[in-house]
Amino acid sequence: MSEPDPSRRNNLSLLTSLVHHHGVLSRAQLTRHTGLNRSTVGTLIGQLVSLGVVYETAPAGEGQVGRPSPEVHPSPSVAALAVNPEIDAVTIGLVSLGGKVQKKIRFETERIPSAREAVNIASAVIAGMRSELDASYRITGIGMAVPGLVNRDDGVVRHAPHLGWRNEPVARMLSEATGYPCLAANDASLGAEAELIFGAGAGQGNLIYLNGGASGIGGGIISDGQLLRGASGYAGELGHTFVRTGGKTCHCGATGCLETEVSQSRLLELAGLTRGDTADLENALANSSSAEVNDEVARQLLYLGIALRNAVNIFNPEAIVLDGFLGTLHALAPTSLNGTLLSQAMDGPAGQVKIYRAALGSDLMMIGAAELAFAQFLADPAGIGTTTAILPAPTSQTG
Amino acid sequence: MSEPDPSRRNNLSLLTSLVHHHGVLSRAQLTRHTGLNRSTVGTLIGQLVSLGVVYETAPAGEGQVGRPSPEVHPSPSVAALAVNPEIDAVTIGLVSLGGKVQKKIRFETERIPSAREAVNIASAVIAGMRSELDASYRITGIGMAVPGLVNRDDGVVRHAPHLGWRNEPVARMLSEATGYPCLAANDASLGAEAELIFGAGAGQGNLIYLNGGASGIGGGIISDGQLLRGASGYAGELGHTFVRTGGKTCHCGATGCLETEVSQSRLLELAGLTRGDTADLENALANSSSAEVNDEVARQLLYLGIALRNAVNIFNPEAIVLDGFLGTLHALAPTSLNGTLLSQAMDGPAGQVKIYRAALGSDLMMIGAAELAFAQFLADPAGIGTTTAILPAPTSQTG
DNA sequence: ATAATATGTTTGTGTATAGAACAATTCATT
DNA sequence: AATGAATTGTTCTATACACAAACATATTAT
Repeated sequence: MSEPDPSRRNNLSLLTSLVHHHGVLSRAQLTRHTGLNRSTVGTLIGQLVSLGVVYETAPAGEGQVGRPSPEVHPSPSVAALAVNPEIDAVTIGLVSLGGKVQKKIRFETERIPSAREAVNIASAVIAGMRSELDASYRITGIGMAVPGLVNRDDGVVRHAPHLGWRNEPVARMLSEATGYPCLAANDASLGAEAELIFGAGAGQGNLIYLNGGASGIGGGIISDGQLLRGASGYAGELGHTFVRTGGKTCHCGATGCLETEVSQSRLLELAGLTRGDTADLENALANSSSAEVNDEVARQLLYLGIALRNAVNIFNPEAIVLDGFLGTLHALAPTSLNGTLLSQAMDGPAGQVKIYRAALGSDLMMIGAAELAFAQFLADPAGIGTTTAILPAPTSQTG
Repeated sequence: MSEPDPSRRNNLSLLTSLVHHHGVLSRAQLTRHTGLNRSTVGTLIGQLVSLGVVYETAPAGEGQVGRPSPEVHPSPSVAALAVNPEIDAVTIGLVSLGGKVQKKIRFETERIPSAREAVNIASAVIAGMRSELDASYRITGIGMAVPGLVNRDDGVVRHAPHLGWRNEPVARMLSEATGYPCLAANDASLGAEAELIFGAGAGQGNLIYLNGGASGIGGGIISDGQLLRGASGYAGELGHTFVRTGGKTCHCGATGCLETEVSQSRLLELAGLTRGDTADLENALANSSSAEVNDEVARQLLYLGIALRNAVNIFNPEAIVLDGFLGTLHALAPTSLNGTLLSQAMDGPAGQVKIYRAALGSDLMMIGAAELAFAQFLADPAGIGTTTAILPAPTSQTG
C-alpha cells in the first residue's frame, strides 16, 4: 500500500472537520461546502465510513425537490479524553467526535493537587474506564486544559500560579501513565476554541474569549478562524492587560493588571457569599440595592471595558464572548461595556463587535481539551502512520 | 484548455513564493524546501520559466560535490505598483518580484492631499510610466498603504485621521482611474509584512511591528506567519493601547493611548528641531545632556514598555521590530525596554522576545504595499482566470 | 584518470479528481 | 394516478499530476 496523495488526506480532513463541527450534514451539503465533485464526495465518504469515522443514516425527507441526500454523522465511537486540573478538583471527560460529552467525572480534592497528583488521579480514572474505552471507542488521545502558561509544543506547564506548578511536563507524565498521546494547553485558549466551534461564537472567524473564575482571568483569541498560539503557545493572556496606573502588584510582577482590578472574590465578599457559584453570585448581585455593590460592579465594568477596548483596537473581532463572572458582570449592566466600546474604541472595529455570554457552561473545558486531541486526528483521519483497529459503525442504524 | 488541478496551482504558488521571498534559490534548494520530487520541481520550474515568472541562470560553482544546480531568480519584469499617501507627499513605486524597488517617485504636496487628489497624483504618475510598464513589465496590480483604518475587503478607508479622510473608497477610485486592480490596507500592517518577509523579522513566524512617525504610532502583528487582519482588516492598532490612567484624550476618543503619551513631536521640540528626520533626531537626542531630554526619553520608554508588555503577554512573539522614532528611543537606551519586559511581562513569553530595529528604511512602504498586489498573483502564478477579475472590467478606456 | 556525489532529464506508473451518462427518489402539475 | 422536473447517488472513463526509477551530466575527492 503506497502512501496516499496529500490531496486525498486534505479532502478527508476537510470532510471530517466539517462533520465534526456541524454535527450532521447531508452529502449534498458537503458537496456544496467543499466544492468537490459529488462523485468525489461519494468516494471520500465511503472511505470515511469504512474507517469508522462517520456513519450515514437514511435521509430525513426535508420537503425538497429531488432525490434526498443521506445524512452524514460523526461517529460517536471516535473520542478523546479530556483532563482539567483545578484548585479543588480534577475533572476527566470523554468527548466524542461532534463535541458530545459522553462522560464527565469530577474528582474533588482536599487540597490543591500537585502535577503528580493530578496525573495520578487522571490516570486512575482512565484506568477504570479502560475496558469500556477499549471495547467501544477509538481514542485519539488526551487533551489537558491547564490554568496557566503552557508550552504547547512540548506540553510543559511553564507556570500555573494558582495551582503552584512550575515547569511540570504534564503531557509527558500523563502520556507515560496512560499510554495515550497527550497534549496540553492553556484552559482559556481551549475555551475560546470550544466556543468558536460549538458555542456562542460559532461561525465567527475572529473572536475574543474571556473567562473570569476564582483564580483570575484567562483569555483566548481566535483570528481568521485560528487560535492565536504565539511562538510557544503562551499567547492570549488578556488577564494581564494593563488597565490602571498605580494599581496593585499582580502575581505576574506587573502592576495594574486586569486580573487584579477585576476579581470575583471582591464581588463574593460584597455579596456576602463564600462559595464561588456563578448563579448564586448573579442572584445576589442583581437583588442587591447596596450602593457599595453597585459601585464595585461599575468599577469592575470600567476596567473590563478598558481591557476590551484595547483588545478590540488590536484584533478587530466580530464577537467577544464572556464567561464565568465576567458574563455575570455584563449581564448586570448590558449597556455598560457596549457603551465603553462605542465611545472609546476606534470607529471601524468598534461598530461591529457583538458581546455574547458563553454558551457551553461546564462542558466547555472538556470540549476544548478534547479538541486538542482531535486536532491530529482531524488533520489525517485515514491515519497514514497509525494502522489502528477499525471499529464497526455504531448500532444506531436506521433502516 | 481544461482547468489544472489545485495541487498544481498550490505547488506553483509555493515555488513562486519561495523565490519571491528568498531572492535566489537553486533548484536543489527548492526541492529540499518544498519536499517535492526533483523531477516534479523540474517540471514546475519549467512551467514558471515559460510563464515568465522566474528565470534560471547557470549555476555558480559553489565548491559543492555533485552536479551544480541552476539558480532560480524571480523575474524582475513581474512587478506591482505601490502607492503611499502621506500628509506632505504621495509616493508611487514600482516593485518587482523579489521585493526590489525599481523606481520610487515622491510627489510632494503643498498641503495634505485629499483622497481624490492622492488618486489623481498616483494615476498621473502611473500614466506617465504607462508605456514603459506596458513594454517591459507585467503588472499584477496596485497596492496602497494608507495611514489609517482601512477595510481590506473593499479597500475603503474608514478613517485616516491625519489625512482627514473618512469613508473614501480609494481602491475603487484608483482602480477606475488606472485600469489596474487595486487593493488598500493600513500602512503599518503592510510594514509588518514587509519586515517579516524581507527585513529584520525575516524567518520569524510571530512578530510585532511598531512604527512611530510624525502622525502617530501604527502597528502590525504577524502571528504564525500570517498578518492579523481581524473581521474587516482593521486589526493591529497598537498605537491605541491604554498605557496611562488620566492621560490626555486621544483623537480616537479614548484617554491614555500610547500614541498620545509617546510622540515624536515632543521629542523634536525638546531637541530644538523642527523637521522630523529620524537621523537628525537621534543625533540631537544622543548628544544632549539636558536632564529634561533624558527624562522625556525615559518617560516615553516607560509607556512604550507598558504597551509592549501587554502585547507580549497577548501575542507571545519571537520578535518586536521598532521603526521610526520608536527605533530611535530604543537605540538611546537599549536596556530599558528589555528590562521592562523581563520584569513586567509574564515569565514564559517575556524570556524569548528579541527587540530589533527595522531594517528596510524608506523602501518599506513600497515593498509592503506591493506585497498586497503580489498576494493574488502568488496564490496563482499560472493565472487560471488570467483576467485578474477583482473588479468588473474598468471602462476608463478614454485615452 | 577514476570514483563518488549530487543533481538534471526522461519515461512509465499509480492515484485522485472531474465529468458524463444513467439510475433513483422526491415534489409539482395535470 | 400519471407524468415531468429537479436533485442527488452511482458507475465508468479520461486526464492531470506527482513520484520513482533509470539514465545522463557536472562537479569534487582520491
